[in-house]
Amino acid sequence: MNISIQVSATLYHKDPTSSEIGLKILSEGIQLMQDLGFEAFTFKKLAQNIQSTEATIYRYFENKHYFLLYLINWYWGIISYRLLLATANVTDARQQLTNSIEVLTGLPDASHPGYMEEEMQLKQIVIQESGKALHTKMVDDENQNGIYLNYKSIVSSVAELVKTIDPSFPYPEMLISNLIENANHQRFFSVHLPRLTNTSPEQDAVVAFSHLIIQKVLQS
Amino acid sequence: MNISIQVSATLYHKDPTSSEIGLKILSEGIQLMQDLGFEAFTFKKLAQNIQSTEATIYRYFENKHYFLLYLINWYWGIISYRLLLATANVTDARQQLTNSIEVLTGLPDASHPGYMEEEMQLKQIVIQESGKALHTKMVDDENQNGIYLNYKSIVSSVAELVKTIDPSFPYPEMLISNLIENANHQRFFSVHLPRLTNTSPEQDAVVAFSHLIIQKVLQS
DNA sequence: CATTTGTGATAGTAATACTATTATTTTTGT
DNA sequence: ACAAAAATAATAGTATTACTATCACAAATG
Repeated sequence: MNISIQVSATLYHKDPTSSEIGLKILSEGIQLMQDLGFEAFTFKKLAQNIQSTEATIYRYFENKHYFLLYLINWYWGIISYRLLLATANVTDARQQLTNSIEVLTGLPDASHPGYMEEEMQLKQIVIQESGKALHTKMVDDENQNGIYLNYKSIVSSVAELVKTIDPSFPYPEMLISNLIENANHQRFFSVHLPRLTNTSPEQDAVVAFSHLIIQKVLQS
Repeated sequence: MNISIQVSATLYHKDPTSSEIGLKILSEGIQLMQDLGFEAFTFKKLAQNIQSTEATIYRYFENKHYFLLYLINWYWGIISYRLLLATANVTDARQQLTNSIEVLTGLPDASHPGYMEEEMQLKQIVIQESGKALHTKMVDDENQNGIYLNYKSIVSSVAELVKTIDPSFPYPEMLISNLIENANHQRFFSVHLPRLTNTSPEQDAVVAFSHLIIQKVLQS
């Protein structure tokens, strides 16, 4: 039984989950994006990997930029779902926030509720490439097309928890978007520029840092 | 009287500050990078803008990726210098940290000491494009070549202040690199995705947020 | 004044990011 | 089971990009 994750339909021409070859584009595409990185990734190479042609892939995705946006959107869709599970049946707002921070800043783990196969790889792609997806001259158009709704609604709903806990705190959205972005940054630093951080792949400190900030900054 | 800002020599073939045309490459290049964004920026277009040829620009810079790295490095060189000025003759570590946070997360202003013409434009480029410079398959090589030394030494020296003020705080580097990155992110959000933040171009809250975090998190 | 060095002009190449065409296969509705 | 519609594979082609190479000329340098 599969849970379907919402990905904005403006991101594709033809739904890749609706066909065999579409699913192959996704699974091989994730792999190739990770292996090559966004700049070296091409539809031609992907087509060779799935024994198909460029033209076929272009029928699903407008270009590789949209393909990346699709993957990132998918990731945030998974996180949305996991947030839902992590806060359901929890009445205390503090506890809801704690659980949410765990989901947003922690590492994927097959044991947690709502885990999906692709989450690990997608997270790697988000860490490595999401800056390139966002920081484009097209952001404003894409935002208008609702492409960042998944992400914005995550920030918005967790910020609501912050407001409930401490209505006097003046920067709820900033706090949450910061913690989310920071988690990804620090994980990147930990691998490539370890002197910029105090976390490491062996001993993860990102979640602890995030909890600490929340705890110190919010009064309740 | 000009203060010379250090930019790592591994970033260029020929020092662009050593000739008329090199300086034109820099000044017009900054402008064009801002106008077009990294992906649409090409050496051909830049060559046309300065009435020269691609070949000439390639004699200064290996490619546009290195050109961007050069600009970012230049920016951090300016910030390094401003940090120096902002902490000189200040004896109290707390005050030094406060001043440093101001420099790192505040907006360029012609009135502050050490201000340079290019700072404003360079900061815009850092906000928009620095993710693309860093999140590359070449980070590790570039790091080995000392390309991030400016940035790393900034984080390191400000983190030292944190350690002086609160030796028990376990994440000094993470705290500082977070505040630096966050400032740029939030400024990007404020323009393009305002619902993710609580700052706006009209009413800047980034510095206040940063001070708040420092104040709440460090014990002294 | 001779030599090195930098520049401009021009040409050329491989790869990328697509678009277009057509024949063939697969799916679908009846 | 069969006709019609849709999806795919194969192939070709185009504009742009990111370079590299060559060479003649000008400027700076020692």
